[in-house]
Amino acid sequence: MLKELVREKLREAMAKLGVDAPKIEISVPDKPEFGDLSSNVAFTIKAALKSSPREAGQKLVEQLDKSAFEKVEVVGPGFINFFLKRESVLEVLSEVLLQRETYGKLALGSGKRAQVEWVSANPTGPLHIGHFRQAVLGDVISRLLQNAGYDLTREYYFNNAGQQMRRLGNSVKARYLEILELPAQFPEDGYQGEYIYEIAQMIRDKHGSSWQERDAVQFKEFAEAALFTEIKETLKRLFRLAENKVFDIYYNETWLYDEPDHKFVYVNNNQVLDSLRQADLAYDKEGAVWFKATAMGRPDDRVLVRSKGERDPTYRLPDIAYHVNKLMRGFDLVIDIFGADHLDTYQDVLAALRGLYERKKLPSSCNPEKIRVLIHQFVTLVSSGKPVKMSKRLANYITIDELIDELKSTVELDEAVKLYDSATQEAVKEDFAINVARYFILMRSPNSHVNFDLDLAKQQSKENPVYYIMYAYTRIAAIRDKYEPMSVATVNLDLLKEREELALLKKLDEFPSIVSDATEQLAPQFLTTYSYELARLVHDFYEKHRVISENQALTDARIQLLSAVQLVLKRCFELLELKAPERM
RNA sequence: GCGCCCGUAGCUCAGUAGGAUAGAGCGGCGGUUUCCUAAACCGCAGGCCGCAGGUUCGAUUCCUGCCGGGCGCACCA
Repeated sequence: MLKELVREKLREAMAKLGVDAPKIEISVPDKPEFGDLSSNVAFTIKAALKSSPREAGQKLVEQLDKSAFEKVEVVGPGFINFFLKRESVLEVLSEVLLQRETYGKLALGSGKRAQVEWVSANPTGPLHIGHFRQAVLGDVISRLLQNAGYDLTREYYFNNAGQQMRRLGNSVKARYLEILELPAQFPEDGYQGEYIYEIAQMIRDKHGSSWQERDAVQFKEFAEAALFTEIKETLKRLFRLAENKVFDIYYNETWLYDEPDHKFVYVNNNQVLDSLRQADLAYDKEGAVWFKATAMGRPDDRVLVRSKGERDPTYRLPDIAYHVNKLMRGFDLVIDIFGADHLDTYQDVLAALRGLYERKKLPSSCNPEKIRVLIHQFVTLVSSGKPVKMSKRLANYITIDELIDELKSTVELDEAVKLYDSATQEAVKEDFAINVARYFILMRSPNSHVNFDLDLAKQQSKENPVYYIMYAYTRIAAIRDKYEPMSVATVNLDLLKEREELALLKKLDEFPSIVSDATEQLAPQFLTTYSYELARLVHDFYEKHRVISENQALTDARIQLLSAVQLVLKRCFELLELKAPERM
C-alpha cells in the first residue's frame, strides 16, 4: 500500500528527529497539484519540534528518504505533499495481481467471533419496504465482517407467541370462514392485508371446509409457517444466498423462557430478573416489576413485568435476556441493526447490561462494550412525486418483492441478450433489479433519511449509477474476451505511462483502506462510492486509449492493468453482493 | 417537554473520528462516434455546507443555543 509506504518513510524521518506521533494520517488529496498523497503530520509534531508546522514539515522532509518519490513538498500552512515515482505506483499492479481474491481481505477479525442480528420481524406479514433497508444493510455488514476474518453468525430473532400472533390467527380464521361464506366476525384490530385472504385460501385449498371448527391457534400456526416461508424466500432472493445461508440461526424468543414459569425469563439457568434485583436495578411498584433505568442515567424507569393480566413480561425483559444470552455465547463483537423507531428500546437494554456488568452480575467476559448498535433512518417511498403513506395494519404498504418486481419490469435488454432463451433473459432482468435495489439503498449513509423514488429507480435503466458501474466491468470483460493475455512475468508493466493508467493504479491502491474504513465504521456507502469512482476511471481510460493494438507489449501491459481493475471491481461486487454481468 | 437522527447545487444525496480552492448523479446548456459495447466521454452553468456564537493555526466536520424536518418517549413489539 502506498499509504503505508509514505507512513513508513515519515516514521523513519520522525525517528531521526527524535519525535513521534501516535498516528500518522495520510490522505488522498482532491487536487492533483497537492500530490498523490498528503500528510498533515507536521501539525501534530510542531510542538515537539518547537517550530511552526511549516518549519516542522521542512525539517521532516530534510530527513526523509525520498527514493520512492518524484518530489516532496511542504506547502500551505504545513501540509506535506508526496508525488510518487511511477515505479512506486506500478508496484500496486503486481501487488493486486499477486493477492488476487485476497486483495482487500482484512485481519481485523481473524480468530474472533461476531454476530449480526437484523430483520427480526415477527411472522405477521410479508417483509415490506420498511424492512428493506435493514435487510440489505445487515447482509452487507455481515459480508464485510466475514471479509475481515470474523467467524460470523447471521441471526434473526423472532417471537411467535403473544398478542400480535393471536390477532394473526383470528384474522386468518375470519377470512377463511368468509371464503366458505360462513358467518364470520373479522376482529376489530385484525390484519387487513390481502395476504390474509391468500393464506386463508391456501387453507381452503388444502383442507377444504374441514377447518371451520378449528381453533384460531391452528390458523395462527398455519399462517406463521406460510409467512415465514415467504419471508425466507424474499430474503433469499434479496441476499442471493442459498436458503440455509440466509441466516444461521432463527432465534425464537420463547427459547429464553426455558424454565417452567416462563414469566421470569431465564438465561442458562440464570434468572435475569433476579440478577437485576440483586443489582438493585429492579423493584416492585403497584404490582408491577420495574427496571430502575434512571439509576443508569436513562430518563424514565420502565416496567419489566406487568401488573395486569397474566403478569407477563414486557418486551424489555426478554430483550435484556436475549442480549445477556448473546454475550454469554462468547461473541467478540455483537451487532444489532435497528430502525430509528427502536432508539429508546435499545438504550434501555444497553443500560441494563451496563448495570449488570458494572455490578458484577455478568461474567467479566460479557462486557457490553462488545455490542455495537447500528441505527438506520427510514426510507420514504416516493411515487409520482408524493410520499407513499404506509400503514401495516391496513396493509397498504409495498413489499420487498413488489419493489423488486417493479424494478424488474422496466429493465431493457440489449439486443444481444434478447437472443438468449427466456429463462436467461429473466435471470438478467432479475439480476439487474436486485443490483439496483441493493445499490440504491446502500449508497446512502444509514443515518440519513432517504427518499426512494420509485418512478426514478424504474426509469433509470440508462442513467443510473448501477448500470454505469456494471458497464465498466462489462467493457473490460469484452476486451479480455478478445485477447488471451500473457503471463504476468513476461509482461513489461513499465510501458504503463499514461495519466489515466496511473490514476487507475492509484485508485486500486485505495481499495484495502476503503474496505477497512467501511468495516470499522459499518458504512457500506464507502464501497458504493469507491466502486463508482473506479468505474469512472475505467470509462475515462477506455475512451482515451485503445487496449488492443499493434503494439503487442503495450497491449499485454494494459490487459494486465485491466485484469487487476476487474479483480478489484469484482471484490467490490462481492462485498456488496452485486452481480456482475459478462455481457449487458 | 425529553432523547436520537437529519438540514450540503434546482432535485436526490456523498463527504465530516478538524485540514488546503466542498463533490457526485439527475435535471439544464454545448461538444465528441470510420476505432475493443456511446448504457460512454469532455466542457459550461449552478453553493453564505440551516442560522448565530464558541473552541482552534485551521470548523461543513467538535461544543452551545436557535430554526426547520424525521423518529421515538406504553404495563404494544
